[in-house]
Amino acid sequence: METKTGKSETVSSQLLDYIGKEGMRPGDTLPSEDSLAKMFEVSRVSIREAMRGLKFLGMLEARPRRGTVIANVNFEMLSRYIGFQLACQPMAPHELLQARCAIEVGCLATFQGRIAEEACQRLVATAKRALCDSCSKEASAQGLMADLEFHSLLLKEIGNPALMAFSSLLERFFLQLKATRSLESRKRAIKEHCKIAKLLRDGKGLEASKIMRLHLANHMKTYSLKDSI
Amino acid sequence: METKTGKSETVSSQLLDYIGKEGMRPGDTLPSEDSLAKMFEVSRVSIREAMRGLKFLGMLEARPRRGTVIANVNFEMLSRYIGFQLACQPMAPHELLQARCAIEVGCLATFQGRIAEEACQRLVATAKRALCDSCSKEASAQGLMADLEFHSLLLKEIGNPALMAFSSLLERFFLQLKATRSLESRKRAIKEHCKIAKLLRDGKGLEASKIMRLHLANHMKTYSLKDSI
DNA sequence: ACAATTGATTTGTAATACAAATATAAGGTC
DNA sequence: GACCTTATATTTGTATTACAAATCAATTGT
Repeated sequence: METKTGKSETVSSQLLDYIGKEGMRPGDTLPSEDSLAKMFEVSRVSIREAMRGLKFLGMLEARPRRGTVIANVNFEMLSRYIGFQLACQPMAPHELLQARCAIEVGCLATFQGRIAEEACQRLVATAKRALCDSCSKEASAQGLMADLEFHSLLLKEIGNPALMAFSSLLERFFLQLKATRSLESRKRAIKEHCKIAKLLRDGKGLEASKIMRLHLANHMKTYSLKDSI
Repeated sequence: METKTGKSETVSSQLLDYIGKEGMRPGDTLPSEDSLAKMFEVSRVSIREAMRGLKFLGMLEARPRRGTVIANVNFEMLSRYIGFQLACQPMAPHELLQARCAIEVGCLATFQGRIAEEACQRLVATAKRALCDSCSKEASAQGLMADLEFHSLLLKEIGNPALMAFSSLLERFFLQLKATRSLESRKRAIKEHCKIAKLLRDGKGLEASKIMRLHLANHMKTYSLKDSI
């Protein structure tokens, strides 16, 4: 059972066991690679291979002479690679949209508090910038970027790190969709964005979620049209 | 800019670029490590170090003589390690709950279709099994498992892979919270679960989302109580 | 007393060798 | 001739060694 998993896996587990047993926490530094190699009775290469995976997730951070310290999982890093992999797998655009829609609608619907006046103004400014951009040359590309930025900022203001991570992961895909929308549709979207921002400022998350739901449902039609053709 | 990131990072990126440029998809096999080493003009060790991170995420799967093939991200593996890290540094439970709540409420609210009668029955059965289990000895543990299973199954029936992935990732975290709930609270939860299943069968996703929102809001109170003490 | 330099320690990269696994091909047996 | 066994070659896995790069610590010179 333990030989089948491969040595790197085994060593990784040993490493995690060691960390757990010693009660090490983020910020603490591990013993040197040589020490660990002796301790586990494997070569330094194996230790490094085992560590590399954890470093990749951001769990470990190594710097010469300073040793290897325990850190936090880097969601940014993580989503970058997961995002890439998902990008390889052709995922249906409407599934992505539904996922994004679900996250944002749910986020608004369950948001109990209210955002600050400044936050609201930032959101409105971003929304309107989308309009401004959309009048310029590279209309669709710029407009899409600003649109994404609004949604990203929205989650940021509401402030749930996990949801933000998921959302930023989804964004990767939308950048590949490059849908084109009519100017009219875009204007309406901006108006809705502003409305959502103001509702959040007034602590009316539930109402905001309704608008968002319709807003994204419209959006969804656009994609599904383009997609089904 | 590129030298600062370290060679493994650079090579990882090169590798992903290569995969993307060649249009490789899951199931395809990469060139041998030696070939890649020559191609990128680095040693095989560096190639391996770069690959190890991706293997760790499950993106790559290597077997002697068969080469290294592109696979799908293994969320199980992933969440195992993320879960471990969480054990070191507990994330705020209410943030996790809000994330989960948002995903599920949003998912229900934006779900246009309806689930099959069988699916509904499966959900109800799972929900009721939670009650059955909760009467046994290891009440809270088993009950929690069944509860999670219901939510997991729910997303599966609605059938958005992205949301399922997120949810399964979040589940890992919940398994570590081990909250205890009163029998009464649990009974009510089960009733609500059944109701949600039936509403989905009848194509009333929006109403289901309302119940889910209240359902999880209750849940949230339990946690925040335990947490703030 | 302070600054620069040197030295030592630790991670990062490379080169090499061999072990383990397995697909392909060759050969032998029925 | 068909099928099974064996040999071989290729590819990943692990170990050893060596050196480079970075940086902390102490030593030394001014």
